[in-house]
Amino acid sequence: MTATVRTRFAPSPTGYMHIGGMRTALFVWLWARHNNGTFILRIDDTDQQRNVEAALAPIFRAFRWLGLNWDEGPDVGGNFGPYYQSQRTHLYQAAVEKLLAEGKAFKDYDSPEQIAADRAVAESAKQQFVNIRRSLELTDAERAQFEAEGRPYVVRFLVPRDQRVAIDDAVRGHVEWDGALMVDPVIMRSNGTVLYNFATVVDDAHMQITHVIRAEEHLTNTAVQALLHQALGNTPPVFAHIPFITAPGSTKKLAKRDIDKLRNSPQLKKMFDRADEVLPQLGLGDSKILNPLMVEYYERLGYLPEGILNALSRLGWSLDDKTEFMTLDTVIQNFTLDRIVKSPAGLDAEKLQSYQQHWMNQLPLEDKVAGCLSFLQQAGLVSQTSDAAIQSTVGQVVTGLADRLRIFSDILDYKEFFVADDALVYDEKAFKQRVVDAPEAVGLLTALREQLATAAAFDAPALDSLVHAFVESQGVKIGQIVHALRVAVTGRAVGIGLFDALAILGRDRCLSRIDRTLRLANRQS
RNA sequence: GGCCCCAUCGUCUAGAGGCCUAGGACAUCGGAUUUUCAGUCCGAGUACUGGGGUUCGAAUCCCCAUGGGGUCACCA
Repeated sequence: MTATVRTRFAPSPTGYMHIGGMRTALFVWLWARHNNGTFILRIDDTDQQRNVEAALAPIFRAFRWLGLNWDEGPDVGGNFGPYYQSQRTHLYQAAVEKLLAEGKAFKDYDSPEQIAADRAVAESAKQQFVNIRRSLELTDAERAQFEAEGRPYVVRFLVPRDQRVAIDDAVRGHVEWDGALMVDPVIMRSNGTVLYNFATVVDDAHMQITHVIRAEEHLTNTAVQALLHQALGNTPPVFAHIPFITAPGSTKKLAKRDIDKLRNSPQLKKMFDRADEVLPQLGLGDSKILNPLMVEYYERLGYLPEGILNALSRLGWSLDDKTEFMTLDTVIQNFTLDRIVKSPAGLDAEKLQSYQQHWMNQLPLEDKVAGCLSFLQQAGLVSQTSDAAIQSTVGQVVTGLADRLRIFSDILDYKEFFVADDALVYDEKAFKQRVVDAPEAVGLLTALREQLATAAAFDAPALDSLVHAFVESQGVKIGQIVHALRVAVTGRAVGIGLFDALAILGRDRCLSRIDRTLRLANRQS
C-alpha cells in the first residue's frame, strides 16, 4: 500500500478562525504530514456570501501564523481544483444527473409544507419520521405535466431502506446505522444548488481524499455520505471522527453563541480581561472584536505558535504517558489516529498558558526582544525599533523579566522603562503605602538619593552593595527602603529585580524620578 | 423523543487482563529560596459512574443501568 495519503480541511468563510476548528485542522494536517501526504484546503462557500474574500482572510492568516501550509488549495492551486465549492457546480450537477439517471435519486415535488405536515403526523404518533415518497408514485403523464408547468422540486437521494450502512471509523471503530430509519436527504435545492452533504461527497471523491478527518458532530452525517459514495461508485475514504472541544468547565461544545457565558466563566474571564487591557493599547479594539475562541486573539496578544500548537496537539491526543512539551516536528513524527482520544476535551486556559510559558522560555533572547519591540511599537511606546539604544534597553528589561514574560504583550506591563520621567504614573495605593505612610520613607529616600548621585558605579551589583551598606549605616532594615525606592523609580510595588531596574534606568532617570517622588510625597503629607 | 457517540484525579491525559496499593502534566494546598511579584526546588491530597457477568485474576472484555454529549434543515 503505497497510495499517498490525501487529507482535507474545508472551512466555510465565517470571518474568523475558531480555535476548535483550528485543532481539527491541525489534526488533519498532522496526519498528512506524518504520512508525507498531501494536505488540501478547500473552501466550503456553497452558501455564497457577498464578501468571501474578507471572510476568508482571518482563516488564511491563522494557518500562516501557525505555519500550517497547504499543498493544494487557494493561492497554491493543484490538480484537483478549483478549490472553492462555489466554482465546482458543474461537478455536482453531473453527479446529480448520474444518480437521477440510475434511479438512485428522484425529483420530489412535495412542498416543504407537505413534508412538515408528514413530519408532524409521525411525531404525534410517536413514530420515527421517514419521508413518504409520493413523487415516486407519479404516473408518466403527471410527471410530464409537472415538468411542463415548471413545478418546483428538490432532488432527494433514494436511501436503500432495506440496508444497514456501516463504516469503520479510524478513531471510533465500527459504527452502523439502519437505512430504514433514514430520511431521503435533499441533495439539490429547488433553486438548483446542491447541499453540503452532497457536495462534500462529490469533492472528496474527486479530490481523491483518502482520509476524512473531522469533528465528531459530523458522525451522523456520515451515514448518508457513506451511502452516497456507494451510490456514486466511489471508493469511500477512511473516516476519522475526532472529539470536539468543550467550553471550559462544561461538557458542551465550545461555541461562539455562548460567548457571553464564556466571558464570565472563571476559566476564561482572565483571558477576556487581558484582551480588554491589551487590545486597546494596540489599536485593535477589545474583547468584543477578538476573544479566546479565535486564533487571532492569541496571535495579537503575543502568544507563540509553538505554544498554541503544543496545547492544541495535546487536546485529545497524547504521545505517551509523560511527554508534554513537543515541537511540531515531534508531533508529526508521532501522530497516529489510534492515539486520538474518543471523549471530548475541554479547553483549559491555565494549561495552555503553561505550554506557552515553556516555549517562551525556550526562545533566544534576540527573538524575545524582537517580539517585545514589535508590541512596544504597536502601542506607541517606542518609535524606532532599529534604534540600538532602545534594543539594548528592551534586552535588559527582557533579561530582567526572565520567566515573567509569558506572552509578548506582557512587556506592556512594564511601561516604566519606556515613558518619560515626568509621565510616569504612580500607582496610588502603592505610593501611599510605601512612600507617604511608610515611616521614615521620605527621609531615607532623601538620604539615599545623595548616595546614588555620587555612586562610583551604577550597575546592579554595585547598587546592591550600595543599598545594603546604606541600610547598615542607617541602622534600618532593608525592607524599609527597597519598597519606597521601587515605587519611586518604577511607580509600582511589583516588577523586575529592583537593582536591575535601577541600572536599566540609569542614574539620571532614577534621580529625577526620586526627586519627583519626594515632591509629590511632600505635597501629600 | 428516535438514531449515534462517549464515560480514569477539579482539568488534559497514560492505561489495549496480571507491571495499577492506577503513572504524568496543569491547577490546588503546604514547605524552602527571594528586596516585591513571578519563578525555581521539595512535598501533599485528589480518580477507575453503578450493578451484573467472563476469568485464577478486570480500569482494561461482555451485558444492563445511569449520566453526559452529538444529530435529526431546500445550514455548513
